[in-house]
Amino acid sequence: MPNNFYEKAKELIRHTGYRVTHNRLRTLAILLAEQYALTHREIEERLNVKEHLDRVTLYRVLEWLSKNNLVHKIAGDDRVWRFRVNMELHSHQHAHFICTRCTKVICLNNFRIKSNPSLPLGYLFHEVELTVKGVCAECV
Amino acid sequence: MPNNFYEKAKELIRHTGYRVTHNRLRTLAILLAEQYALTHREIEERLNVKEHLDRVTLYRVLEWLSKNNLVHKIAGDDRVWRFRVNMELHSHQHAHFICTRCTKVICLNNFRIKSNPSLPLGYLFHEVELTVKGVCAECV
DNA sequence: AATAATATGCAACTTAGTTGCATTTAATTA
DNA sequence: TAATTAAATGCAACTAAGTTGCATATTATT
Repeated sequence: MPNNFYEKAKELIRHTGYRVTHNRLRTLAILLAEQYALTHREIEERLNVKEHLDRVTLYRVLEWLSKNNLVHKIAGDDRVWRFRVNMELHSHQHAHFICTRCTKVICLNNFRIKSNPSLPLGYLFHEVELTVKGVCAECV
Repeated sequence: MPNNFYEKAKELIRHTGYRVTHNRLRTLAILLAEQYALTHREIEERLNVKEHLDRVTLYRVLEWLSKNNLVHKIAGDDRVWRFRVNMELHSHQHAHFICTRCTKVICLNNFRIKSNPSLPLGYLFHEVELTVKGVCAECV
Protein backbone atom coordinates (compact mmCIF):
# COMPACT_ATOMS: atom_id res chain seq x y z
CA MET A 1 0.00 0.00 0.00
CA PRO A 2 2.64 2.65 0.88
CA ASN A 3 2.62 5.13 -2.01
CA ASN A 4 2.65 8.89 -2.59
CA PHE A 5 -0.81 9.29 -1.10
CA TYR A 6 0.10 7.24 1.94
CA GLU A 7 3.11 9.48 2.57
CA LYS A 8 1.01 12.60 2.07
CA ALA A 9 -1.56 11.18 4.50
CA LYS A 10 1.18 10.56 7.04
CA GLU A 11 2.27 14.17 6.80
CA LEU A 12 -1.28 15.47 7.23
CA ILE A 13 -2.21 13.23 10.15
CA ARG A 14 1.10 13.78 11.95
CA HIS A 15 0.40 17.49 11.63
CA THR A 16 -2.79 17.21 13.68
CA GLY A 17 -0.72 16.22 16.70
CA TYR A 18 -2.90 13.17 17.39
CA ARG A 19 -2.13 9.49 16.92
CA VAL A 20 -0.84 8.36 13.55
CA THR A 21 -2.51 4.98 13.02
CA HIS A 22 -2.36 2.71 10.01
CA ASN A 23 -6.14 2.79 9.57
CA ARG A 24 -6.23 6.58 9.50
CA LEU A 25 -3.35 6.60 7.04
CA ARG A 26 -4.78 4.15 4.55
CA THR A 27 -8.26 5.65 4.74
CA LEU A 28 -6.96 9.14 4.10
CA ALA A 29 -4.66 7.81 1.34
CA ILE A 30 -7.70 6.38 -0.45
CA LEU A 31 -9.52 9.70 -0.22
CA LEU A 32 -6.46 11.64 -1.36
CA ALA A 33 -6.32 9.46 -4.48
CA GLU A 34 -9.88 10.23 -5.53
CA GLN A 35 -11.28 13.13 -7.53
CA TYR A 36 -14.74 12.77 -6.05
CA ALA A 37 -16.46 12.08 -2.74
CA LEU A 38 -16.60 8.45 -1.61
CA THR A 39 -19.14 6.60 0.51
CA HIS A 40 -18.17 4.37 3.43
CA ARG A 41 -18.96 1.43 1.17
CA GLU A 42 -16.75 2.68 -1.67
CA ILE A 43 -13.85 3.20 0.70
CA GLU A 44 -14.28 -0.34 2.06
CA GLU A 45 -14.07 -1.69 -1.49
CA ARG A 46 -10.80 0.13 -2.07
CA LEU A 47 -9.20 -1.20 1.10
CA ASN A 48 -6.61 -3.95 0.81
CA VAL A 49 -8.57 -7.08 1.77
CA LYS A 50 -5.47 -8.67 3.26
CA GLU A 51 -5.34 -6.08 6.04
CA HIS A 52 -8.84 -6.26 7.44
CA LEU A 53 -10.45 -3.04 8.67
CA ASP A 54 -13.64 -3.33 10.66
CA ARG A 55 -16.75 -1.52 9.43
CA VAL A 56 -17.19 0.27 12.73
CA THR A 57 -13.57 1.34 12.87
CA LEU A 58 -13.88 2.83 9.40
CA TYR A 59 -16.90 4.82 10.54
CA ARG A 60 -14.89 6.08 13.48
CA VAL A 61 -11.85 6.87 11.35
CA LEU A 62 -14.01 8.89 8.95
CA GLU A 63 -15.61 10.70 11.85
CA TRP A 64 -12.16 11.47 13.23
CA LEU A 65 -10.82 12.71 9.88
CA SER A 66 -13.88 14.90 9.56
CA LYS A 67 -13.56 16.38 13.05
CA ASN A 68 -9.92 17.14 12.37
CA ASN A 69 -10.76 18.97 9.15
CA LEU A 70 -8.85 16.60 6.91
CA VAL A 71 -12.03 15.60 5.07
CA HIS A 72 -15.58 16.90 4.84
CA LYS A 73 -18.88 15.05 4.78
CA ILE A 74 -21.52 15.52 2.11
CA ALA A 75 -25.13 14.44 2.63
CA GLY A 76 -26.64 12.91 -0.50
CA ASP A 77 -30.23 12.22 -1.49
CA ASP A 78 -29.63 8.51 -0.93
CA ARG A 79 -29.18 8.97 2.83
CA VAL A 80 -25.51 8.09 2.54
CA TRP A 81 -22.59 10.18 3.71
CA ARG A 82 -19.84 10.85 1.24
CA PHE A 83 -16.33 11.89 2.21
CA ARG A 84 -13.96 14.13 0.32
CA VAL A 85 -10.49 15.22 1.27
CA ASN A 86 -10.05 18.90 2.12
CA MET A 87 -7.58 20.69 -0.14
CA GLU A 88 -6.03 23.98 0.88
CA LEU A 89 -7.85 25.79 -1.91
CA HIS A 90 -10.93 23.91 -0.99
CA SER A 91 -12.90 26.11 1.40
CA HIS A 92 -15.97 24.88 3.22
CA GLN A 93 -18.04 27.38 1.28
CA HIS A 94 -18.15 25.46 -1.96
CA ALA A 95 -20.70 23.68 -4.09
CA HIS A 96 -21.27 20.01 -4.80
CA PHE A 97 -22.52 18.33 -7.93
CA ILE A 98 -24.58 15.14 -7.59
CA CYS A 99 -25.20 12.91 -10.58
CA THR A 100 -28.79 11.73 -10.39
CA ARG A 101 -27.97 8.58 -12.37
CA CYS A 102 -24.86 7.16 -10.68
CA THR A 103 -25.18 9.26 -7.47
CA LYS A 104 -21.51 10.23 -7.75
CA VAL A 105 -20.59 13.47 -6.01
CA ILE A 106 -17.93 15.90 -7.17
CA CYS A 107 -16.91 19.23 -5.68
CA LEU A 108 -17.34 22.40 -7.72
CA ASN A 109 -14.53 24.55 -6.45
CA ASN A 110 -14.96 27.28 -9.01
CA PHE A 111 -18.36 28.05 -7.58
CA ARG A 112 -18.93 31.30 -5.74
CA ILE A 113 -21.50 31.37 -3.00
CA LYS A 114 -22.31 34.67 -1.39
CA SER A 115 -22.60 34.00 2.31
CA ASN A 116 -24.61 35.74 5.04
CA PRO A 117 -28.04 35.33 3.52
CA SER A 118 -31.02 37.14 5.02
CA LEU A 119 -32.77 34.81 7.44
CA PRO A 120 -35.97 35.24 9.47
CA LEU A 121 -35.68 37.37 12.60
CA GLY A 122 -33.77 35.69 15.42
CA TYR A 123 -32.14 33.07 13.20
CA LEU A 124 -28.39 32.53 13.34
CA PHE A 125 -26.44 31.92 10.15
CA HIS A 126 -23.74 29.28 10.19
CA GLU A 127 -22.93 28.10 6.68
CA VAL A 128 -24.44 27.66 3.27
CA GLU A 129 -24.36 24.51 1.18
CA LEU A 130 -25.11 24.47 -2.52
CA THR A 131 -25.87 21.29 -4.38
CA VAL A 132 -26.22 21.15 -8.13
CA LYS A 133 -28.10 18.14 -9.47
CA GLY A 134 -27.73 16.79 -12.96
CA VAL A 135 -26.07 14.08 -15.00
CA CYS A 136 -22.30 13.59 -15.13
CA ALA A 137 -20.33 13.16 -18.36
CA GLU A 138 -20.06 9.37 -18.01
CA CYS A 139 -23.81 8.94 -17.53
CA VAL A 140 -25.07 11.22 -20.31
CA MET B 1 -60.44 15.43 11.38
CA PRO B 2 -62.32 17.21 8.54
CA ASN B 3 -61.16 20.83 8.68
CA ASN B 4 -60.06 23.61 6.32
CA PHE B 5 -56.85 21.82 5.47
CA TYR B 6 -58.65 18.57 4.81
CA GLU B 7 -60.98 20.35 2.37
CA LYS B 8 -58.05 22.09 0.70
CA ALA B 9 -56.29 18.71 0.43
CA LYS B 10 -59.39 17.21 -1.17
CA GLU B 11 -59.40 19.95 -3.80
CA LEU B 12 -55.70 19.47 -4.57
CA ILE B 13 -55.80 15.67 -4.77
CA ARG B 14 -59.01 15.61 -6.80
CA HIS B 15 -57.27 17.97 -9.20
CA THR B 16 -54.55 15.41 -9.96
CA GLY B 17 -57.17 13.14 -11.54
CA TYR B 18 -56.03 10.16 -9.49
CA ARG B 19 -57.73 8.41 -6.59
CA VAL B 20 -58.87 10.52 -3.66
CA THR B 21 -58.16 8.35 -0.63
CA HIS B 22 -58.58 9.17 3.02
CA ASN B 23 -54.90 8.50 3.74
CA ARG B 24 -53.75 10.89 1.04
CA LEU B 25 -56.18 13.51 2.30
CA ARG B 26 -55.21 13.39 5.94
CA THR B 27 -51.48 13.23 5.17
CA LEU B 28 -51.67 16.23 2.89
CA ALA B 29 -53.89 18.06 5.41
CA ILE B 30 -51.18 17.63 8.05
CA LEU B 31 -48.54 19.02 5.69
CA LEU B 32 -50.78 21.92 4.65
CA ALA B 33 -51.13 22.88 8.32
CA GLU B 34 -47.39 23.14 8.91
CA GLN B 35 -45.02 26.01 8.32
CA TYR B 36 -42.01 23.75 8.02
CA ALA B 37 -40.96 20.43 6.53
CA LEU B 38 -41.97 17.31 8.44
CA THR B 39 -40.33 13.89 8.69
CA HIS B 40 -42.23 10.65 8.23
CA ARG B 41 -41.99 10.25 12.00
CA GLU B 42 -43.41 13.71 12.72
CA ILE B 43 -46.33 13.11 10.37
CA GLU B 44 -47.06 9.79 12.11
CA GLU B 45 -47.21 11.60 15.44
CA ARG B 46 -49.75 14.05 14.10
CA LEU B 47 -52.05 11.35 12.73
CA ASN B 48 -55.24 10.55 14.60
CA VAL B 49 -54.38 7.36 16.47
CA LYS B 50 -57.96 6.12 16.24
CA GLU B 51 -57.69 5.74 12.47
CA HIS B 52 -54.57 3.64 12.10
CA LEU B 53 -52.29 4.30 9.15
CA ASP B 54 -49.58 1.77 8.41
CA ARG B 55 -45.96 2.96 8.32
CA VAL B 56 -45.46 1.54 4.86
CA THR B 57 -48.62 3.13 3.53
CA LEU B 58 -47.49 6.50 4.82
CA TYR B 59 -44.19 6.08 2.99
CA ARG B 60 -46.11 5.27 -0.18
CA VAL B 61 -48.53 8.17 0.30
CA LEU B 62 -45.62 10.59 0.71
CA GLU B 63 -43.95 9.15 -2.36
CA TRP B 64 -47.18 9.59 -4.29
CA LEU B 65 -47.71 13.18 -3.11
CA SER B 66 -44.15 13.92 -4.11
CA LYS B 67 -44.47 12.39 -7.58
CA ASN B 68 -47.64 14.37 -8.15
CA ASN B 69 -45.94 17.62 -7.20
CA LEU B 70 -48.13 18.32 -4.21
CA VAL B 71 -45.17 18.16 -1.84
CA HIS B 72 -41.40 18.15 -2.19
CA LYS B 73 -38.75 16.12 -0.40
CA ILE B 74 -35.78 17.64 1.38
CA ALA B 75 -32.72 15.58 2.29
CA GLY B 76 -31.30 16.50 5.68
CA ASP B 77 -27.96 15.80 7.30
CA ASP B 78 -29.62 13.24 9.56
CA ARG B 79 -30.38 10.88 6.64
CA VAL B 80 -34.08 11.58 7.01
CA TRP B 81 -36.43 12.84 4.35
CA ARG B 82 -38.57 15.82 5.19
CA PHE B 83 -41.74 16.74 3.33
CA ARG B 84 -43.15 20.16 2.67
CA VAL B 85 -46.27 21.11 0.80
CA ASN B 86 -45.77 22.92 -2.51
CA MET B 87 -47.31 26.38 -2.60
CA GLU B 88 -48.03 28.14 -5.87
CA LEU B 89 -45.45 30.80 -5.07
CA HIS B 90 -43.17 28.09 -3.96
CA SER B 91 -40.99 27.18 -6.93
CA HIS B 92 -38.64 24.23 -6.88
CA GLN B 93 -35.72 26.62 -7.16
CA HIS B 94 -35.75 27.74 -3.56
CA ALA B 95 -33.53 27.49 -0.52
CA HIS B 96 -33.92 25.55 2.71
CA PHE B 97 -32.80 26.44 6.19
CA ILE B 98 -31.77 23.63 8.56
CA CYS B 99 -31.41 24.26 12.27
CA THR B 100 -28.34 22.38 13.45
CA ARG B 101 -29.75 22.09 16.99
CA CYS B 102 -33.32 20.83 16.50
CA THR B 103 -32.83 19.71 12.85
CA LYS B 104 -36.03 21.54 11.87
CA VAL B 105 -36.23 22.54 8.21
CA ILE B 106 -37.95 25.65 6.88
CA CYS B 107 -38.19 26.91 3.31
CA LEU B 108 -36.64 30.26 2.44
CA ASN B 109 -38.89 31.48 -0.34
CA ASN B 110 -37.38 34.93 -0.57
CA PHE B 111 -34.12 33.39 -1.65
CA ARG B 112 -32.92 33.93 -5.21
CA ILE B 113 -30.80 31.24 -6.77
CA LYS B 114 -29.30 31.91 -10.14
CA SER B 115 -29.67 28.71 -12.10
CA ASN B 116 -27.60 27.25 -14.94
CA PRO B 117 -24.26 27.18 -13.21
CA SER B 118 -21.12 26.37 -15.18
CA LEU B 119 -20.38 22.67 -14.88
CA PRO B 120 -17.47 20.55 -16.16
CA LEU B 121 -17.55 19.67 -19.87
CA GLY B 122 -20.20 17.11 -20.77
CA TYR B 123 -22.18 17.55 -17.56
CA LEU B 124 -25.92 18.15 -17.72
CA PHE B 125 -27.55 20.64 -15.38
CA HIS B 126 -30.86 19.71 -13.81
CA GLU B 127 -31.52 21.75 -10.70
CA VAL B 128 -29.80 23.55 -7.88
CA GLU B 129 -30.47 23.11 -4.18
CA LEU B 130 -29.31 25.60 -1.61
CA THR B 131 -29.23 24.76 2.07
CA VAL B 132 -28.46 27.31 4.74
CA LYS B 133 -27.34 25.90 8.07
CA GLY B 134 -27.63 27.71 11.34
CA VAL B 135 -29.72 27.96 14.50
CA CYS B 136 -33.43 28.79 14.46
CA ALA B 137 -35.03 31.44 16.69
CA GLU B 138 -36.39 28.90 19.20
CA CYS B 139 -32.99 27.22 19.66
CA VAL B 140 -30.82 30.33 20.02
C1' DA C 1 10.47 -2.23 28.87
C1' DA C 2 6.35 -0.39 31.61
C1' DT C 3 2.53 2.78 31.35
C1' DA C 4 -1.65 4.93 30.28
C1' DA C 5 -4.57 6.78 27.11
C1' DT C 6 -6.51 5.95 22.80
C1' DA C 7 -7.80 3.02 18.81
C1' DT C 8 -9.69 -1.25 17.26
C1' DG C 9 -12.67 -5.47 16.60
C1' DC C 10 -16.69 -7.78 17.61
C1' DA C 11 -21.48 -8.52 18.68
C1' DA C 12 -25.62 -6.62 19.09
C1' DC C 13 -28.57 -2.86 18.24
C1' DT C 14 -31.27 1.21 16.06
C1' DT C 15 -33.64 3.57 12.60
C1' DA C 16 -35.24 4.86 7.91
C1' DG C 17 -36.86 3.03 4.29
C1' DT C 18 -38.23 -1.14 0.94
C1' DT C 19 -40.37 -5.48 -1.05
C1' DG C 20 -43.81 -9.10 -1.82
C1' DC C 21 -48.17 -10.54 -1.34
C1' DA C 22 -52.87 -11.10 0.18
C1' DT C 23 -56.83 -8.12 1.17
C1' DT C 24 -59.56 -3.94 0.77
C1' DT C 25 -61.33 0.13 -1.44
C1' DA C 26 -62.25 3.97 -4.97
C1' DA C 27 -64.08 4.80 -9.12
C1' DT C 28 -66.09 2.96 -13.29
C1' DT C 29 -69.50 0.22 -15.85
C1' DA C 30 -73.49 -2.45 -16.46
C1' DT D 1 -77.38 0.14 -7.11
C1' DA D 2 -74.54 -3.89 -7.65
C1' DA D 3 -70.56 -5.90 -10.20
C1' DT D 4 -66.05 -5.05 -11.75
C1' DT D 5 -61.21 -3.97 -11.67
C1' DA D 6 -57.24 -1.50 -11.03
C1' DA D 7 -55.07 0.80 -7.52
C1' DA D 8 -54.36 1.42 -2.47
C1' DT D 9 -53.58 -0.66 1.95
C1' DG D 10 -51.82 -3.63 5.84
C1' DC D 11 -48.76 -6.94 7.37
C1' DA D 12 -44.53 -9.48 7.81
C1' DA D 13 -40.11 -9.72 6.68
C1' DC D 14 -36.21 -7.54 4.88
C1' DT D 15 -32.14 -4.19 3.70
C1' DA D 16 -28.68 -0.92 4.52
C1' DA D 17 -26.38 2.86 7.02
C1' DG D 18 -24.86 3.98 10.99
C1' DT D 19 -24.30 3.44 16.44
C1' DT D 20 -23.17 1.58 21.21
C1' DG D 21 -20.79 -1.08 24.78
C1' DC D 22 -17.11 -3.54 26.04
C1' DA D 23 -13.02 -6.34 25.96
C1' DT D 24 -8.53 -6.32 23.61
C1' DA D 25 -4.69 -4.24 21.07
C1' DT D 26 -1.79 -0.40 19.83
C1' DT D 27 0.48 4.22 19.96
C1' DA D 28 3.25 7.35 22.18
C1' DT D 29 5.28 8.56 26.52
C1' DT D 30 8.09 7.71 30.83
